Amino acid sequence: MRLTRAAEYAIRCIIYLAKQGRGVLANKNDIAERAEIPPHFLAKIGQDLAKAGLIEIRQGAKGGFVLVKEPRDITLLEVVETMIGEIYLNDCVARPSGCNALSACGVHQVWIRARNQLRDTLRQATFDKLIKKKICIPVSDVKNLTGLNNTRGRDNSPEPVKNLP
Amino acid sequence: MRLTRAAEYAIRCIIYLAKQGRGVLANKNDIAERAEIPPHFLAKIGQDLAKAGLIEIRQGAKGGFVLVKEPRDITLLEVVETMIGEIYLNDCVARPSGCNALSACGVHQVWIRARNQLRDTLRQATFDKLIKKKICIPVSDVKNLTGLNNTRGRDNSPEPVKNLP
DNA sequence: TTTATACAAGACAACAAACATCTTATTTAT
DNA sequence: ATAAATAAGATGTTTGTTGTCTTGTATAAA
Ligand code: SF4
Ligand code: SF4
Repeated sequence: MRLTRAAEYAIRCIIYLAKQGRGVLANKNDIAERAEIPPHFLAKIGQDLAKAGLIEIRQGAKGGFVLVKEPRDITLLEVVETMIGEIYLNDCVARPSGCNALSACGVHQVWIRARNQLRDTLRQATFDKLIKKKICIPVSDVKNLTGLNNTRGRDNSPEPVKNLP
Repeated sequence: MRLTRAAEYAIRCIIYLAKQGRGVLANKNDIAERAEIPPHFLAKIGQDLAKAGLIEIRQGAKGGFVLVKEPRDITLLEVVETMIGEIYLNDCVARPSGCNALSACGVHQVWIRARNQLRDTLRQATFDKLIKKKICIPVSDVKNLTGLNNTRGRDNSPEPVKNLP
């Protein structure tokens, strides 16, 4: 499992749409600008999200993206797996045939367990909950968006992870 | 986070050594053969494991790898993170400075939670427990190792994941 | 002391994936 | 008709994975 940029962008896109509410159309370039997503890349991501039934794409003048489902019916897991495929952590979880240990292998069992936990956690995070909290994607109020992830120059600074409680 | 081949190989290597017990020397090529690890690649992996203090490498004739710590003091997390670096799932968990949402972002909090759960699960898996169960890396008995992951020709067959209970 | 054995260290290369961008349609409101 | 907006997919750049290979060093045993 690896969260790609595309997946993070997709989440931001859905957040943006969820804030507006289901059925409300949003211009693609607006989304791209506010959520700091490369516009062309968003086009591709949007197609994936549409194929998965999360959004609907309106073509033509005054077109854009529309959220199809209610935010409370969309889970973080859904969005993430739409973009990066099903999470399985270890290869042998996805294809047990590779190793004949199957359920007998202790390590395998740990991966299964870790995978299920992770997916459950992401499944519990629905977008109605997510948009209630403050979020770094402003939808209409802030014009001067300061803090977005514009780590373009991909710095690999060590910067230790804080272990929040 | 992505479990690489190198990480899976490292786990198998430690499993092999753990089965023999701490302080018992094992020939590198034997490990490579039994655990189905490309020999030269194992050399590289071994160096990482040695740097992390998990094993000791004996050079020269009759050299090889020796487990330094007791199996019960080695966790799956330790081995995995030695090989792939600290697990953080999402970039912004590792570098909160990228996004000024910090603890305010609902999505961020989910990633933090998921990350902690995952790491805890892997930390609880110590190698004394792991080698008690049957495992697909035989150490001394089986000569005809049948079921190892020799998916060399990297098949991308769909083969759906079973949802074990 | 010489030799064969075994690992160290790091360069290098093939391949795949991520991360986009660009071009050429097609669709739709006006 | 025209302009606005997305679709579809070809293409390119960069990074990461998964090794292999070469040269050198340490050690045991003859
Ligand atoms: S040894 Fe266990 S964890 Fe590793 S590939 Fe085989 S079944 Fe999976
Ligand atoms: S929007 Fe939230 S989850 Fe996404 S990068 Fe910013 S802090 Fe992280």
